[in-house]
Amino acid sequence: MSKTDKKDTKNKIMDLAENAIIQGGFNAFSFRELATQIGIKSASVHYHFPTKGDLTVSVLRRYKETFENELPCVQSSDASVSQLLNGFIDGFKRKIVDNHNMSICTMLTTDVRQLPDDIREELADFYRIKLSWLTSVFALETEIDEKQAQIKACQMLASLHGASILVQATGDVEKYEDAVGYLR
Amino acid sequence: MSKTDKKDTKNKIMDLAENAIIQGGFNAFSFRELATQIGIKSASVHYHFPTKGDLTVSVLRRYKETFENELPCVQSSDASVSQLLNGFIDGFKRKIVDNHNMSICTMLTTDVRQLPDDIREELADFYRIKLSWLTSVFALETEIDEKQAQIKACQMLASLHGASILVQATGDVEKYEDAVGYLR
DNA sequence: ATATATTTATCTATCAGTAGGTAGGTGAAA
DNA sequence: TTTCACCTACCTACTGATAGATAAATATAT
Repeated sequence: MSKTDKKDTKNKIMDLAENAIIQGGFNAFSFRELATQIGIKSASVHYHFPTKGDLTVSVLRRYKETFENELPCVQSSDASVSQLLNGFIDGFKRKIVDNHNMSICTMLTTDVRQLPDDIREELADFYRIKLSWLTSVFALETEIDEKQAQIKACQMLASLHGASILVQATGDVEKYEDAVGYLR
Repeated sequence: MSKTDKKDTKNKIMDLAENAIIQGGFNAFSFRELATQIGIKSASVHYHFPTKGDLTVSVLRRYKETFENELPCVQSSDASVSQLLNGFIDGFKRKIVDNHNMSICTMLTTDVRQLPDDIREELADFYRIKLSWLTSVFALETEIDEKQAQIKACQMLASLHGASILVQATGDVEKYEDAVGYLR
């Protein structure tokens, strides 16, 4: 098989794993399941990703990179603060409401106690990235100091994650806007 | 064995299951584990709770009842709105920050796709209870209409759940107050 | 250009461990 | 004598992981 095939299989595995994590967390997929869905054997999945932890770390890293790349640069962007924030809120909404899914971060966070250390670090780092981006956006407002910007970032990120839980638990998608509307 | 023993065992099983759910969700405990911790065999756990779903429903129901009983009655209470709300925020904080745990609701919500229907209903009902209590508290404020009270309830419940996720993922307990402080 | 060596991506087969669940038995208490 | 609370013993299904074989692709040496 050629190198492109390898990349295909590897990415397919990661795609399926990511989807499974989003739907049920770390325990929601097995190497056998992923293998069957692709049409290979579970041992071949282990060839690409030695352990389940390795696979999850790769998925998380890939997701994080895509996420970071899609995030507008606060300094160079000419968008207003409210445009930047609304973009963030809408991006989250797409996953939760439109795709009826949860954030990969939320899902892994509730599994955090059973996760290998490297996943935990990767996860904590992801939250750091989100918080620092939001903080830098809030800091654009002239009358706000650094600490206040940090607090607003925490507040907003919590509201978004909490809103997704409300939607998922009640099945009522309108609760998303009810919960986060005040931020707009 | 006497009837009190039965109740003891049954409650012990539920205590352990509840604790396990809080720490890792529906997949974080097994009948074998619970049995070993108590000092009986897994088959005996099945005697008290035929299936894992039954056990989880019982745990959730018991928790919900305790929760409801501890919740001050909005009509008969002479506490102010802010006292009632701060009590709610502090109750949540005790679990998240002091006990370093997650809410049983948050944990089961991320497992919602793999849960039997009866647990899902029980869970949705729990959120309904919380939201309607919060709504009735916000409704005490004279200048607020019903719909606005509902929205504020959603907003607050989301903030609390989201704050717990932030704390759990980053390990930084200060993020709790950062995220929910604005509600006080 | 041919022969040889190595790497890649997969396979089969298997492991030890754990899961939820069940059938049927036992001793003690009501 | 029936009910209760437990037991032993087992089942089927699945988990993550490993060992070793294999065919094809690729790289290297002659």
